[in-house]
Amino acid sequence: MLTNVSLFNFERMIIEKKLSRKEQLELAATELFKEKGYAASSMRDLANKLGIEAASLYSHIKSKEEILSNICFRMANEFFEAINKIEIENISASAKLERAIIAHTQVIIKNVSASSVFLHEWRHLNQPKLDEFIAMREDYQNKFISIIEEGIANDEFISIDAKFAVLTILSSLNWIHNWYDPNGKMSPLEIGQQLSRMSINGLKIRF
Amino acid sequence: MLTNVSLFNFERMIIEKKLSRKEQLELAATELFKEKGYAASSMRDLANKLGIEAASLYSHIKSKEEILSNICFRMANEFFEAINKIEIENISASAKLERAIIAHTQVIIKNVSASSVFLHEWRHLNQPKLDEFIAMREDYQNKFISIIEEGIANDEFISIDAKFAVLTILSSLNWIHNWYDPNGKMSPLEIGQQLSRMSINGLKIRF
DNA sequence: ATAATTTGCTAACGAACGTTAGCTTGTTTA
DNA sequence: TAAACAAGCTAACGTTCGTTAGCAAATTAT
Repeated sequence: MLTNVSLFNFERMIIEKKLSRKEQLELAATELFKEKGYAASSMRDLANKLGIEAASLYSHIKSKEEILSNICFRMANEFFEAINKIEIENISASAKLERAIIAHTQVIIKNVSASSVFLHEWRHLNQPKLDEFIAMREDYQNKFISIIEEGIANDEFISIDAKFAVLTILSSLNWIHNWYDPNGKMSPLEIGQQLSRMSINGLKIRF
Repeated sequence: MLTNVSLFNFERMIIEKKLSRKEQLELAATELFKEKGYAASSMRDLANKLGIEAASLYSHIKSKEEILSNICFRMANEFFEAINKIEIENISASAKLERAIIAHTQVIIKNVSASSVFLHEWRHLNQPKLDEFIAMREDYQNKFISIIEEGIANDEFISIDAKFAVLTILSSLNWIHNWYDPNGKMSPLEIGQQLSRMSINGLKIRF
């Protein structure tokens, strides 16, 4: 049913011609899952976005959950790569936290839809992927916790429960995908800088 | 199928005996929607939680969406009541923001499951409820924006995009439901105080 | 030129979905 | 005591769901 396929989708498909069909499929799925949520998105919705029949999707994928799983773990790896570069640098806790916040922000902004799916839809993964995902998430948070604990030990930061502080900071960062507008006033770097400024000021000891 | 009903549910039903059957139904739905998400929760799941048949639910409700709608708008009203008390007080912007943050925090902590549904599942509302909900949400945010703009005009706060600041602060608050543990170290009031301290320090001018 | 791969189709499956109709039973109200 | 209501049941409806089987055409690789 070609008439149901929007011009926008055609344009995108042409622009991103280098993408394999499977990649195009996962891109369309990412946008669909972001808009409607995973559970409310049907394979027929997805097929319609691509201008094909639902059954044809299965030439490219094994199951609906496989798509979700690919999106979630690809994003998880992106976040890890970003923080791994920072962890090894020999700088103050404040500087490390600033860079980590900016890096996290950049990953979200570069992948707005995929981040949204990553953040909200992971719970629809089945076992054992679900536990694997949760463990990665915990690892990632622990890297932030270590930075803040270092800052508290250094007297750079106020005495605070580090886990509480991390959850609070990450939750502000993880809201970006809901309001970020590529045509808005703030550039991705400015957003990261403002957020790290607010977060770190919130932690720093006041004289 | 009584064997499928957990002891926990029976206990809860006994403790909250004063609740009408419809209220019990909405309570069970709130927990279910929080755990699995609205779209992934079936009426048969819900019926099973109450130990009755799915068709029996319709003696109490008109539709699945009606349950969601009730949860969302009841919570919206709770948030409004909390902030309306603060708006009219004649205190500094910092003090107003502190009280607003603490009030918001209290509402979430007193209704952890309902807050979770309110924050994540509202998008499954149909029109015209959906637009009505979005408008209320915008109104609520605008009350926070006004407080911060007042603080910027007063030189209490740094010069910052007020909407950006509000979205950042609210997103940290709106994450509480994911980690709050009634048996944890921090009391509801302490959580509110810590969060307002972090948020307001992040906004205040540093000398 | 031929074989293999990619990409799609139609038809259909069994299961699960939200919901309705019509009925029974126990409790409360007039 | 009779009427009204609350709360549940069984049976079933039409629809949508994710997915499979088997086949056809086009493209790519050998």
